[in-house]
Amino acid sequence: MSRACVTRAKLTVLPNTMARRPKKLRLVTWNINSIRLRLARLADLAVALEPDVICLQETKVADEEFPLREVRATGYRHIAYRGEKAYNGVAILSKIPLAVIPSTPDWCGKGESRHLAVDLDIPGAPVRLHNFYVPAGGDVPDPEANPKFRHKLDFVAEATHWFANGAGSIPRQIIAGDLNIAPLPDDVWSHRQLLDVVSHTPVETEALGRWQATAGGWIDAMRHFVPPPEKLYTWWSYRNRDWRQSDRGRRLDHIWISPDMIGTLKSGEVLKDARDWPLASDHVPVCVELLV
DNA sequence: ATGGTTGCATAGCAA
Repeated sequence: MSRACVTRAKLTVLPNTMARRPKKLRLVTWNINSIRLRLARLADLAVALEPDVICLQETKVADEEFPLREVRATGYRHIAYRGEKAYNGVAILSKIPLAVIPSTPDWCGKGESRHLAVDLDIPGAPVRLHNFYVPAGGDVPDPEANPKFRHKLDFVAEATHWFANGAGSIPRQIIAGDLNIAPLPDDVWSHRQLLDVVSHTPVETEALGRWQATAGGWIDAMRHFVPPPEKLYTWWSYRNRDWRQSDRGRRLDHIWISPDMIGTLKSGEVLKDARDWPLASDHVPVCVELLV
């Protein structure tokens, strides 16, 4: 009887008074550019970085065709995906149990698969993870002449309003994905030459800055570890004979954490070597480790 | 200025 009482007392007191040992969360975002074509590269990524959670963009597969069995075989039991035939598509692969957030916006009313949000089941309190694939925006940086650029600006503006008006008030959140904007001068191989190139125009970088300023100011996790003026890229075009020699890269893929998580940042890495993998994606994985 | 490469609706798009 007395023993049971002691046990009960411990159980009620422990969570409130003693520090919980933080859980390691190694998170990767990667534009895989067709998950079915690159299933073997996904296995390479699992071995190279041993992520706990992987956010994928451009899976390019309808949900009925999603290679669930093959992805499970890479070691990820908890899988959420939202796709469409041939274009777009996002997925979250996790070793940590997750719950999909069912009611996310239909961005720009287009019914596209560009956002997936989940709550990761972390002891203490959940971590809400958003996986985004922002529209690339086409070639002409003029919203009047190019509807794809208009769509990109509208998408970023909608996301800004969503996080500014409620969604940003939730604690312990992460935004990861291919945001298709290189915000800083040192996020591109030539700031001057890319000022009128879609992905680095002032209208885009300023819009991204307004998004990043929501929720009290999202922290750019990779730039926490690799601050400017060091160059940092996550994408190199296929249209170069030798991507490493020309090195005309851009940092399009990002991991942001809500400001309450600043103390969780442990390390960050861009897996540049993945650009040399056989049948490589034009994007490489970005990895951040947090202690949550 | 143009073209360069890749993936999928395998034919033009989108990136």
